[in-house]
Amino acid sequence: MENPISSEKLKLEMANRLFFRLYQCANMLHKTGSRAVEEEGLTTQQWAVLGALSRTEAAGGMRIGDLARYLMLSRQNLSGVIGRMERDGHLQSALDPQDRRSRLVRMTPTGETVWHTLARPKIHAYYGQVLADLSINDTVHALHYLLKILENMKRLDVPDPEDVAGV
Amino acid sequence: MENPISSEKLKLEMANRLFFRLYQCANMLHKTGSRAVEEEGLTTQQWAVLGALSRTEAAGGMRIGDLARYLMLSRQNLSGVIGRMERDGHLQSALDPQDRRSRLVRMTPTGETVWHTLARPKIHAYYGQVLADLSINDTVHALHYLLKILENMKRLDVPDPEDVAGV
DNA sequence: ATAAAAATGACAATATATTGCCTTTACATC
DNA sequence: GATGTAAAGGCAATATATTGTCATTTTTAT
Repeated sequence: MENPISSEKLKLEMANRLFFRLYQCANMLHKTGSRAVEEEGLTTQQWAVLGALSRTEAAGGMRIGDLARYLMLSRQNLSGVIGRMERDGHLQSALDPQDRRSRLVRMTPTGETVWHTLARPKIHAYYGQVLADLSINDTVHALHYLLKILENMKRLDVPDPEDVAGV
Repeated sequence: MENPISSEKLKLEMANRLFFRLYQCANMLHKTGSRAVEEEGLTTQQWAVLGALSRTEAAGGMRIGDLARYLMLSRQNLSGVIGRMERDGHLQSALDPQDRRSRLVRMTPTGETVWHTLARPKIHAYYGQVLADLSINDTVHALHYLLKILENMKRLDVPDPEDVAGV
């Protein structure tokens, strides 16, 4: 009874809508997220950096390359963001004694205060507003789909995993 | 039996994860999406513009402001993107005879060819790869959650809807 | 030991994104 | 018809983002 052709067309149509909404979501996340923490002089990206550095795993500081991999950004991009955050006094970096190529980036005491005291409460309020009509169950399901999409995109992103294998 | 405090903490933790993944998805969408159409000299943003202009509703061309609202971007940003696409011969714009403030943007014949013949097939292949392990049902559900999040963000974005009402 | 390879981050060029400010045009009201 | 408000879009400043290229340092292979 099923028509495989129209089923393919339906799948394409749904994919189109999904990516369009994901694209809009990306734009709105940056816009409204930055607005939520603009009084602290932060942006959505800087909030992501502070969130990463405030984890216990990052207690000793993080290298730019590791931070870039964690946030799924290029080193070059992150380098600029971190430079601005050092300029603003939120971050500091020191040479890694183990590896003189690397710089270990961490929050300054000022950065810690701004993050924990000022930014975090506003971010939690922002979460509440954006996820207002989503139950915990909804959130978990949405998270699940984003993770799947992310994994597939990450697979696409790999430049040449085992290219040398045959040579 | 339920502990409302830990339930709140759980909700916060899930919100944190969801927004982190959404942030990563935004980065990866721009990176892998642009890579999917780089041979055509396009980017994820330009693909979104061509997608919008190829709709039957946009047959007569679109104004920059309307296109910006549709894509949820600022006019100023879109103005730059459109300028580059005009430079590359994909778009052309003409003055709106009805309103001399406006410019009506539309695809050139070259742009139509690039879009329909070259870019679209690659985009469909990209959809297939990113949504490989998602059923149509999964896609519809994911779309549903993105729409809810998007609506709430849009509500936050409104600058001053009816501010003058009381004055 | 030494030479090739890989990792780390800097610099430059380009494409998105934002806000703020400005000119031109349209409309609404008196 | 004059005038004030609002809408359309350009220009500038700044913050993200990418790739490409480079020097330095580490690691790996010989």
